Amino acid sequence: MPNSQYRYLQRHFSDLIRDNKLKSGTKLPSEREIGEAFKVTRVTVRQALQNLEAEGLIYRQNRRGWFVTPPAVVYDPASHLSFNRYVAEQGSTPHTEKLAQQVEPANAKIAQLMCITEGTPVLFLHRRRYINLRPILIEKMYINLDLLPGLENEDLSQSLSQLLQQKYQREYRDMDLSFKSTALPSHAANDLGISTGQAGLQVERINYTSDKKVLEIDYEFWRHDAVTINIAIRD
Amino acid sequence: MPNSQYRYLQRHFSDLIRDNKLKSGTKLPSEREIGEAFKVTRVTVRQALQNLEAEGLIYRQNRRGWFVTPPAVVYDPASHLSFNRYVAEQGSTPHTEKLAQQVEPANAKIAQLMCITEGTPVLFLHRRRYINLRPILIEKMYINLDLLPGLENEDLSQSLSQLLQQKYQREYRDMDLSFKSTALPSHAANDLGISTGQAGLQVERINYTSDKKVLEIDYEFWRHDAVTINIAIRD
DNA sequence: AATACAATCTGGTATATACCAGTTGACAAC
DNA sequence: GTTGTCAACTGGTATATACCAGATTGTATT
Repeated sequence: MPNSQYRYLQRHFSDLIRDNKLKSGTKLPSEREIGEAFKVTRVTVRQALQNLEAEGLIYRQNRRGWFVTPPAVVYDPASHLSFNRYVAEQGSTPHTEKLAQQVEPANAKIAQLMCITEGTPVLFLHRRRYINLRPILIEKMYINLDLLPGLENEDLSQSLSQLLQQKYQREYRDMDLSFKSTALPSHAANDLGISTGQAGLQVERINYTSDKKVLEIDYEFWRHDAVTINIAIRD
Repeated sequence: MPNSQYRYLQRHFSDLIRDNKLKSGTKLPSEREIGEAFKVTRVTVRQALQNLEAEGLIYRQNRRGWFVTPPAVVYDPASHLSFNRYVAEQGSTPHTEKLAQQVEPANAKIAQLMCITEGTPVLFLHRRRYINLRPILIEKMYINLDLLPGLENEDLSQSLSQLLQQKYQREYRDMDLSFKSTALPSHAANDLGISTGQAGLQVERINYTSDKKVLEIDYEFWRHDAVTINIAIRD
């Protein structure tokens, strides 16, 4: 039933990519060139490309072009491995960039979740994480300084889990996770260099210590095409 | 920085919906009417509507119009509650429709996962699930008949978990979960009555019995705007 | 060799228009 | 009343065109 020119184009590139004739990271021809080659207008080309983007096969860089998406990383929040570790184990190169850091009074929501009084200083940390130089994840974290005094003076572009283990003898254990597949909010889209309205995966995570205190609250914004989440539930 | 007519439109409807001036389920004016009212072309209107769709605020029904999205259901795969139970507990009405059912020989992949020999009969079950009469989830399940003999003769549009418990004294316990945020494959999009290329959430689930045998393998395809997933990880 | 700048290439946004294909509702025929 | 038909309306697909703004590149200048 669904026969149209943009679907033909979509199928064409989809096949090329799946057969590995267009390799990971390759730049596609420009929208105008594709249109000329297939004798369709740019509007039609863009519809095909946007669908391929939704499928996660290609992605765009603003006014630079369209590129073939590299394989997604598999992320197991329960594995207690750091981002750096699991990315490296899958044969890619992780990189973390600190965008902002600030000790600030806890707002009502954070205070309630952390069971502390509103206004208590917490550490806000804003980071961008890369795989093979491609930005794929924005983190905004609120960290309980009562449990981790002096953390604000450490190098916070390093692995946090490693830092917690070595300096504080703390580790991530229990956590509450929430996932939502939706367009990224504009602040996250901007930080990732993608246009507002693009699909993404939002994760909220509350990390607990072994004695059930809230260590940290994370808001994560992932490119939808960059991650698959695996979790084992064991009673 | 991002100032354009379609963003203005997007913001306009986004505000109306968030302020509850356009209520859940309401039909928007037609694309042509919106275009006339705001003095923009239909192409621009559609760009705004498509972004609102990506944000999960509105959804479309083919050639019927655009509607305001109802609230998402919260799904906790580890809660051991059935779909019917958790939907009902959140004040909505669940409904299940069996689309297909068939005893078939296990293919290589299913056989390997179930630790059975290829060709052993398994029960394939294909269902569509609704919330308040809106189709939001397609399930394709492969069920281990060695562990559940005769299941194919039961009414399979009912709650499976209830059936397993009552007739077989079995229940869902351990499971492996995999989530991926991506455009739904065309078969799932068709079953949900949405156009190919729309965003969705794909879930793969392997259910184990208490003695570590594979009871069932599920492939779930959710509307992205219909669900939020919550999981508690406890060591 | 390093720098500055302009031409060119890219995707981003927008107009105007046309025809197609399901859905709906009104009305006529039974 | 029920059924059938048809016109009007909806979103779906597509053409042709235009201009904007950021990114890239080649060239002239220093």
